[in-house]
Amino acid sequence: MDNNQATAAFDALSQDTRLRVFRLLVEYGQEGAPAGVLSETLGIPQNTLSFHLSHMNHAGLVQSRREGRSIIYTANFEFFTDLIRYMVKDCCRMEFASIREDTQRGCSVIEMPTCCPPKRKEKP
Amino acid sequence: MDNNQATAAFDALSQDTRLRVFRLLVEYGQEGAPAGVLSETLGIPQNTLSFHLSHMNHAGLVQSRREGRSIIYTANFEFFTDLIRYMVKDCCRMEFASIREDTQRGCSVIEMPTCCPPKRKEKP
DNA sequence: CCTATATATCCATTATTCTAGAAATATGGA
DNA sequence: TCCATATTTCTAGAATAATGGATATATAGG
Repeated sequence: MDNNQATAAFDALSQDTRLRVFRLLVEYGQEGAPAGVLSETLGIPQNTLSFHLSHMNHAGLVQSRREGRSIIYTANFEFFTDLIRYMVKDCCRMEFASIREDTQRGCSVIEMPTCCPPKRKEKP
Repeated sequence: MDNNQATAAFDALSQDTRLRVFRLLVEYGQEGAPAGVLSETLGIPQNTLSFHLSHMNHAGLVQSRREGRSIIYTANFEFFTDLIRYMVKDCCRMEFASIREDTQRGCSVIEMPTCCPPKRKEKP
């Protein structure tokens, strides 16, 4: 994940309609949902939604496949978690969010202190 | 963190200049840096940068304080990690990113499988 | 081949965002 | 008080994004 991919990803999530679409797709999981269902569920004209879906698809946030007459959209979870990794690694500090790879368990582990963040050093 | 705060946060990170500003502020940590230093470091006119800083400040991503004639900007790490929490909790699925609070150690722990995500159920 | 359905593309309009020059505001020091 | 410095606010033009009606494309079924 480089800076350009990241800005594109943030852009894809930076608009109310698109965030709603993504969150809805998350509910549908890997099965995904056809464009028409999303359009109907969210009450957004199909061509407007198509515009946003193509925007999100281009950014990498969603994927699509044809099934008969329908185009099924799915959230790209791998991309989304890569974005989270990028945020921790490249947009934060160890004191506030650290990441390590647990190869045993095959997962990334992020830790974020919940309270008492390190205080700024006081002037003497 | 609600959806509106989230879209505002994503919006604040969705533009090249602003992402660069944020990442630069991350380097300066809690001390922060004056607007002029950011402007000079990034080679962006000070009024243009001021526009972006105010945008980011309004979204909650950065904070500012006056010190003499300078306005010192700092990354809002608490807000940023809240955004990450929101992404895991409200924009993802357990299979791909899970979060739990480790009260003993006073931190949130996020786990994200790195490989072999659960396959979509096959049609029989 | 014809029709209905599902979705994308084209297009024009409107709305929003970005940019930077010019002016205004706030502070510190002589 | 006057001046220099640091930054914001005002302003307008340019660029980009969002919206939805009309049309085009792809597919399934008769």
